[in-house]
Amino acid sequence: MHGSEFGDDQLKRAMGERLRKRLEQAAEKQRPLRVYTGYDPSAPDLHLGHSITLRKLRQFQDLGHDVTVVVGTMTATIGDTSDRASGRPRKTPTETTAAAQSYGEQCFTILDREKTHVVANGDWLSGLTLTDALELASNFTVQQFLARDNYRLRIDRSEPIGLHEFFYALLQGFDAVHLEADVQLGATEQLFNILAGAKLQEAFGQPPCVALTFPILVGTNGVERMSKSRGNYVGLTEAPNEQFGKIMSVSDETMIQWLGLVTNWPHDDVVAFRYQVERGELHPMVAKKQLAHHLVSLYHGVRAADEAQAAFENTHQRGLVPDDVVQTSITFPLGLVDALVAIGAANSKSAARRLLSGGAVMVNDVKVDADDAVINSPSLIKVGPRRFFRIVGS
RNA sequence: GGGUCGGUGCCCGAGCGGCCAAUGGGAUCUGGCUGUAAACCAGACGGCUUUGCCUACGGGGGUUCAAAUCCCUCCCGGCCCA
Repeated sequence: MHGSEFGDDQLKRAMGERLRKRLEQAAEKQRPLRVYTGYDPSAPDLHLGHSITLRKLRQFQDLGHDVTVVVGTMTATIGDTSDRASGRPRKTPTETTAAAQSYGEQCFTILDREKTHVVANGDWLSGLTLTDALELASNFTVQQFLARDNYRLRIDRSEPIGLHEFFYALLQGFDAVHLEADVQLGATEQLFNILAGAKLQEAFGQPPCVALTFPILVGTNGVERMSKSRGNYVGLTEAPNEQFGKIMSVSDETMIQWLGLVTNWPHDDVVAFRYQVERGELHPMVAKKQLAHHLVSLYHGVRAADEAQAAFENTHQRGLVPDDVVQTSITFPLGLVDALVAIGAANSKSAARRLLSGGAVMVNDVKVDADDAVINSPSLIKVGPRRFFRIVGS
């Protein structure tokens, strides 16, 4: 199990041991392990961060185990605060059901559609009674919750902690009970929630699940964790060119971090790859292209990856115009400022003027910075380093 | 319920009668440098019919020549105590 990590070695050993036993039992009884992970539908897209656990699920799947993806339609209405030192906006049931559907679909970029159960935890959690909830809650102490770093921090800062937040771990924990899970995967900060599940399972007379946690993926800016709301993500279903471009814009250091987490490369290959880059035997840019190509081919196939790479090299390295330039019809003559708004290059005329004065606009390969310029004929407009627009008469 | 602090631009936050479309940081955009990197440097960052005007500092009302800043009121929230 390369890539899994825990807060302390003791726990890691215990979990390793537990997993080994489970696998042995499973082999004896010829019963596949029930393995699951959950994602709250807090944003419409799954991204490379999710791919870490998804790929691990896929491995289990390929070994014949029973894989379930839980979409946290109910848990999202609480909002998990495990990864942050503040509250989180709660989702309404309407928002979550919409996202739930697309999550299921996006999972299949990695998982085998035929063999995967995609379920929504609202289906069973919403049926719990208050009596049930009290029963669940009685398995934990307030101190156990307050001992968590992020709660502690908030108390020290006199920042609010919602009472409902405590239910998050309970509900996620009950998912494990409901599924009778053998193994639960998650990012490192999920350890508390996963162990809460294991504890509840024991309370319900089930063997506690094995927790497997994985490092958090930093986003494209290389600092904060990848997330949709921070806008630093690479979506699993994004267009090949977008994926390729975003991966190439990542810093060398971030690329190195990503290698072991998001690729399908064997561990030894990753080590070797890193070593080559560090020794200067492999140029970081070439390395990054290989990474980008690999990832795009995972989600869109090799051919799309080839095309994305070619498109990238053409537009960014050779300065050529891409094939898929957006074309807009206008009526000539039209002031350049208005034209920039019409083609969507700027949100307002003021913004368009700013782009012009900043020297960002090229019309037919000529830089134009006068805001009284006028477009009289079909033109190719380049805005900034990578946005192209074609204007034709209507 | 009592006390107390607060609600400012995408986010965080400073301002506490005029010099405020509002300091600073983050995010974002643009330019420079580069390997389309990152880091770094520079600029921009409400809108418009752009030497000016309009809209904005929780909502409404008021004082004033002038209010994000003072007063009244309403709404919303934090913390502490009960």
